[in-house]
Amino acid sequence: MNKKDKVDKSSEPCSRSKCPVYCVLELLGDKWTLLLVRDLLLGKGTYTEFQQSPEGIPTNILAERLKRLQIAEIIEKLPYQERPLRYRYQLTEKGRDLYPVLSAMIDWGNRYVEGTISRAEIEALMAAK
Amino acid sequence: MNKKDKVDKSSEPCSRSKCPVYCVLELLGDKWTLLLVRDLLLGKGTYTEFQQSPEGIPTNILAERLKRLQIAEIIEKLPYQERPLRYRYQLTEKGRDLYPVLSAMIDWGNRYVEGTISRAEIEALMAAK
DNA sequence: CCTAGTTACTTGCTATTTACAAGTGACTAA
DNA sequence: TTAGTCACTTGTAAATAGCAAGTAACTAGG
Repeated sequence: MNKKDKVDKSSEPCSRSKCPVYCVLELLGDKWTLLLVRDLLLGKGTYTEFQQSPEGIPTNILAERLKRLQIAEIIEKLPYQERPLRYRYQLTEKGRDLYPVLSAMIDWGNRYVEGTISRAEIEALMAAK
Repeated sequence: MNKKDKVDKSSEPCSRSKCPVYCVLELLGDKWTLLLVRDLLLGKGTYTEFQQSPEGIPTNILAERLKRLQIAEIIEKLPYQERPLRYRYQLTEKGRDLYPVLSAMIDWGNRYVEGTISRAEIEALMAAK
């Protein structure tokens, strides 16, 4: 049996159960994806801006995650200038609707992980952009 | 420089930033960890029960995640019978406080991932146990 | 006492993914 | 013509995931 014929059920989204938690984790359950959503909510949008976030995402992973998020229609890539032509990524409505997930993480993190910067500070950053 | 002397900053929790989103993702940002929290919220608690969830977590990963969650004090292991002595895992307050994160994922999943089972059905399961 | 069954893991091995460094191609401004 | 920036891509080693099989502790039944 060659690779082409092989159908790996487990690589299809939501193949293992119809639980929304599982389906969301299949799509977003890793260390970097929701961090990009965070950056986008904070007003970042270019490849370089994502790269410069303090956590230091590896660039190959950044590129791959941006592709996945576009395919999932959580972000879209739009030109924002010509000469030179440049694009920026931005959240779709589907992407912006992830805010409650991030918000719940912020609350939990602030309560249980000592030293994390507060929701108030984060919201100030969001308002600033 | 041998292994013992090497201090890998990136393996220390929250080493890269003090953003609560990042710190939470370092702890829980993978495909399986929050799924275990879901099972615990649904009233499951033994190793076998976790194994039997429809997503089919590999047993070595299950054992490792249970250890990590205990170390993070998100769950605790308590005896629930003698002869034979058996333990069950349960959420601490810190663990139960993850519910809003899961809840936000359920809402997003129900809205954007077609075919996912509804919040109402999940809450019925939670009430049942 | 012996055997079979249950529970909760552990081990071995392969495959996939991650992380980091370095390189590339398109473009532009000097 | 050259140097610089931006947005990636590639190579490779290390870490992690996934799967199957094995093991240890116990116990109930014959």
